Amino acid sequence: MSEPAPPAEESLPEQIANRRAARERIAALGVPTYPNRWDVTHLVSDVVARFGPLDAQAIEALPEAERQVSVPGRILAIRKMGKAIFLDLSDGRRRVQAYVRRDAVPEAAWELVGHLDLGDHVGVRGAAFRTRTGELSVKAERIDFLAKSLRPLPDKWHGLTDVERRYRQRYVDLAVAPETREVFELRARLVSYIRRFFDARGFLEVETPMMQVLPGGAAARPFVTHHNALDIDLYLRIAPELFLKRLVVGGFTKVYEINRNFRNEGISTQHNPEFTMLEFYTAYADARDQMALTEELFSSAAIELLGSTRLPWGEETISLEAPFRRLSMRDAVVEHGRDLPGGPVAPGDLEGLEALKRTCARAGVEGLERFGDVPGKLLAELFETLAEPHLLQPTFVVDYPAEISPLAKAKPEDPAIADRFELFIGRMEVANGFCELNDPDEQAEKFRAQVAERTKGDDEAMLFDEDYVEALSYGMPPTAGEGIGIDRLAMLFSNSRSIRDVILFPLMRPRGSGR
RNA sequence: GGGCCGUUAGCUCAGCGGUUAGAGCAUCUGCCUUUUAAGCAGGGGGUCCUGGGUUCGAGACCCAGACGGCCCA
Repeated sequence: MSEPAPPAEESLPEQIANRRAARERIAALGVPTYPNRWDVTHLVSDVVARFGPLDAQAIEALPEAERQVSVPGRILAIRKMGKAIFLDLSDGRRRVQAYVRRDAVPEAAWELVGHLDLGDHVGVRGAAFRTRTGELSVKAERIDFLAKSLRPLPDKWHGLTDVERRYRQRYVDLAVAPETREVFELRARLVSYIRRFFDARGFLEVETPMMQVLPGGAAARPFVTHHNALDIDLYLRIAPELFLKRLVVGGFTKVYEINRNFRNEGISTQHNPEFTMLEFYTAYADARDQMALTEELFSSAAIELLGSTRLPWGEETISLEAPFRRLSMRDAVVEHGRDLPGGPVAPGDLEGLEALKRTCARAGVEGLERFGDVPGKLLAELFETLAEPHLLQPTFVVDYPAEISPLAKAKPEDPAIADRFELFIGRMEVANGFCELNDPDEQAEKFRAQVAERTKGDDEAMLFDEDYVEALSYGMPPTAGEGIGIDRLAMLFSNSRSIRDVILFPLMRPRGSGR
């Protein structure tokens, strides 16, 4: 354990001491410094929405009662003009100005205003009007103190540019940066839309275990925890897949779950150890049906949330207009393997173990031994190296090797090819879906092959889940399933280049000592 | 795990081996009744990320470490 952090306030005694003293002076006025409640008629955004469209005369023409507002907010700017003070109030989205005249408020309120600091919460009661410069304002008749900020906020002009602090102290970021709030409001609307989309199509939202005795449903390392009463280790789930399919066995023919997955792996601009996954399962459907549903979901969500299927993505634009391109994994490698040393990749260069190894070497793939002479893994690696970095526009990559798809059913015409796809947008993997393997004997065989891979050193290979095979043995109808990474989808919709910009509190290494 | 970059006042940032480390905002004092990055005058505020080293002298150079960012694995 690290040493307990010293009181961080020692590092900024002057500003904190000033603010504590100001709080004492406010208390001396006889007003509560942390009142329990305050009667709100309008938030700042409401004031802006109500009066923003009106010019000065239009506002003044309103009956007095309609101009009256009781609006709370955090003070983000103070301009003292002698016997008048302007306060910028923020609700995190918008700002409105309060105009406090010495001769228009009670004596105690005027004294209070003199003791306010940037970051304090106050409530202002008064009439909306426009100043002679046209600024929408509230002419204070009363002003109530709601809470003190004992620490200074970031620079009022530059805001919080230190990305580390933005992630570690998201509340500070949110307090001063409306554009940060907008990202998370957009994310919330996206998730809400997804629920409406699936609910409207007869899907049932369910919740399956986050703590699992056997982590399954994906190729990833799990987090381990321990249940004391049962004295067993449990794993935070890496995917809900195997439980959702048990529900399909039970007769829920359309189910979905939106919840957290946990993978004990690296952190990057596209990876957070806990991330949010949508998984949905449709009985009687195959991969083609899921792809069509996905196109409909993405393009309708874009229209609903952004008003367009065209998404700005840095300097580029992504079109979510359906249909999305379909491209086989092999064709993707050929298409994007034209400039390899030794000439472009030919289809024959992807046939057979030795040819694949030679092609990998030409593509600069190192450490071939980690693929354990599995041709499908080599092909997938070539795809990731050569093709994935180019898949800006939505592309369903299809025809995955069956041997790297142990939970998927093969295509009827080719047992070596899984009826599976992954969707790439913005050079990121956004979705992974397939027709679910529902033959319990074949599933058992695939699990055995996975266990063999694991003993050969692949610690991401799956474990044998006997209970799941037993569930399948009761009979699962033909079913297609899919997982969609909500965080990455939120990145696309908000034009965010880092997953940490769409996760409120991304995982950070703990600070060694007090800041 | 590797490479590159960053860490200086509360915030945003300057700082070329050489006085007592600076600016803007914030803060404090004073003035100012429609201002708005308000303005004017004056003041205070520093573990230059940490620990070693080189040097007469280190915020700067060297080594190690911490934390973060980007890229790669």
